[in-house]
Amino acid sequence: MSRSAAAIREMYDALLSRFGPQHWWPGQTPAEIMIGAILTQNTNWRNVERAIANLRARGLLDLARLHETPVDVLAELIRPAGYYNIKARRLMNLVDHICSRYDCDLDAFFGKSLHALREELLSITGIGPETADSIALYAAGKPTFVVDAYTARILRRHFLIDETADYEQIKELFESALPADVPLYNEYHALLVACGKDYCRPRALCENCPLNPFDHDGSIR
DNA sequence: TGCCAGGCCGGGT
DNA sequence: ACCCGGCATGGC
Repeated sequence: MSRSAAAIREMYDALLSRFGPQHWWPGQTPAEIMIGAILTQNTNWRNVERAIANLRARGLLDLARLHETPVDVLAELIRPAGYYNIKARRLMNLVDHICSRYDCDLDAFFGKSLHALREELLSITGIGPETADSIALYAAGKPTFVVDAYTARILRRHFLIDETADYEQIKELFESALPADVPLYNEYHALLVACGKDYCRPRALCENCPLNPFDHDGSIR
């Protein structure tokens, strides 16, 4: 048993005690969650909420409706989320995939193994590992751990991974330390984001980090 | 006022 | 197999 695996389990309890349940993902339907997962790429969630509100007001939190929308119209609607041209294209890539191959039926799209779904998502241009895992976990309800920039930074600063650890290695650390449980993966990722927003920014940190005694040295990495 | 935000792609080496 | 510039708005 690695020291990191034990720390991963202890850290969950520490985060839950400090921050409480996060009730993620902040979106009501699988379609809305998928859309949010693309819109939030390297973007503040507050800006994403504006974009989603625009889509909701037009009834476009719906794959079939979205599929009929011109990509330049979509781009204007999601403008507040930033990178709006490229994100409009990425959204349409996903919607085109689901509507052309699964008749816009999300249950049909999700009705396969986690591995198969993950690979299929990754084959779509604009969906990388974090977005694929967010969709698989929060929209499809499959047990895959989501790794984001906060997760990597928090683990680095607590010496639980080395500098060069990549996405798959970090994901594997969590999944080998924890049971494959959807509510647990859901809550853990959300707690890491909550902690990261408050304490583990790129250069403002980390004095009141609640993860002591996991022994970070306050250095900026 | 810069710095930052729940990444990912494509071209160059 | 890496490395890096580009993508863009809005809040603090």
